[in-house]
Amino acid sequence: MTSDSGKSFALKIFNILSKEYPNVKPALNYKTPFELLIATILSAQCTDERVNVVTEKLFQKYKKPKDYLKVPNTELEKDIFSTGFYKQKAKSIKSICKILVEKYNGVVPNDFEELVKLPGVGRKTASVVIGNAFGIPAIAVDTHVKRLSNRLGFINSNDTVKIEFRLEELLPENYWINSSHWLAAHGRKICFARNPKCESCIISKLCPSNKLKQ
DNA sequence: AACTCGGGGCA
DNA sequence: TGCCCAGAGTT
Repeated sequence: MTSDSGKSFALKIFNILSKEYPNVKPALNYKTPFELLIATILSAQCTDERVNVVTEKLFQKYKKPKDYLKVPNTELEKDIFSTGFYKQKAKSIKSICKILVEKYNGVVPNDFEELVKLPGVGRKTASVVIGNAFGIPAIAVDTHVKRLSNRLGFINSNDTVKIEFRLEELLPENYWINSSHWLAAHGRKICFARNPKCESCIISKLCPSNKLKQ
């Protein structure tokens, strides 16, 4: 496949998905970059719905980074308990808030390289914050994006950075963060890891991995 | 590359 | 009661 045909194929796919999933707002509720950072950390291995239940109270109690530093870890662990992995997440959040206060004047930096340096913040979380809270083009690679990128033939690799680069190569910048939303939304609804619903899939005719063709 | 950390949802 | 979900850090 030439580079150009790869790009037109990708555009075709994402234009269809954009109509299927027109709401590209993150399913996480947040009002500030800081809230999105916390919510995204909590969303790891947890549903967005559950995170929203937890953050509704959490964000009333903790407004700024320094507020998280006022309570013992056990209290924060209790406040985020049902998001799973709560001990590590609480530890990460406390460490992050300390760094934000001491190094960044209490403000979340609008820079990918600075964000990924924070403890508990990987490339996916950093990209979500950069892309959604700051409007800077970024590809957020989660397991849905990995799986669908491979099934759709964009790449044959599970390496996060390679997938980021490939999608950046295939798509214009204004598609970047939304493409992550669309793939993740489609992955959750239709293109399951096991037993994907190809019979209900709006892009099955274009998909090289369509099980109905095989 | 494999392992660990943990809940909730669902049949 | 057991399977499924799916990010970051460590070794």
